Amino acid sequence: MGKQMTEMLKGTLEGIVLAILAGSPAYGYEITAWLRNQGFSDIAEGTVYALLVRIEQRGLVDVEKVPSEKGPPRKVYSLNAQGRDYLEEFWGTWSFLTERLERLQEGGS
Amino acid sequence: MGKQMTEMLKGTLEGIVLAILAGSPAYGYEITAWLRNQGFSDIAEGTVYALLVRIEQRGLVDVEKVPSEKGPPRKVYSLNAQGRDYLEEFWGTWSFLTERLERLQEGGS
DNA sequence: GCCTACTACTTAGTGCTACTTTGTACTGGT
DNA sequence: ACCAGTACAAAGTAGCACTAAGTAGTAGGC
Repeated sequence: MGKQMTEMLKGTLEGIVLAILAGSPAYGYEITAWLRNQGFSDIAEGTVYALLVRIEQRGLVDVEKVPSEKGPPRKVYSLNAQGRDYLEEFWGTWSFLTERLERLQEGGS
Repeated sequence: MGKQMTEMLKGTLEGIVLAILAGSPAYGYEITAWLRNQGFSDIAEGTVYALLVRIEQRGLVDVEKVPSEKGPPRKVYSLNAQGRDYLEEFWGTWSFLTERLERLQEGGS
């Protein structure tokens, strides 16, 4: 992964994962696979798991342990009310940033 | 400034500053004022100066000392060829991110 | 029975970046 | 003399993605 992408993901990866969970509950391995499938080619597994621990500790998600047919039990995360609020705030911050950057990209003054 | 914004600026602020310099040369104090004017309300002065030092050391900008009528001499930064290449790469990375996030925002699975 | 591969999660340590705080220095107004 | 505004610098902090290594469980090949 490029260094630019690594730095740009700081702050946004969290929003991306929350947005995924807003769609439907998911577990770490699944999220990692989804991200890689979407072109975040070399996203580190450890990164996703650490992020999930963080948002759990902040109370943005609910967790449920579900046995798996293959391998250890899965930790399935789902967005709760607080998480949805936080996600909305994220979209607000993101919109703010994209607006400024779009202006700059159009050879803005 | 919100914590979300702080984290999101990591990686993007550099691109923002380079984009500003692509428009026309500028010095630190000027850039800080411009950013605050654009709504990046509480951006720390130290942050901008540190960033400028970084991109100078990476050879993305040329520097010229220009005397000021008020206060110490200004360090005027201008984007050089390498900086322009780097900025283009930044826009590529940025586009990639915005595409994925737009899809996620439209409740996409 | 052993080895590999895949699934699934955990953890210790590193590097980079924005922020905080403090300091330096020059000019102009009162 | 003092203060506000201009302009830059530097040391220390916090947070996040990455690296690397490890732990566990299941299934298939030999």
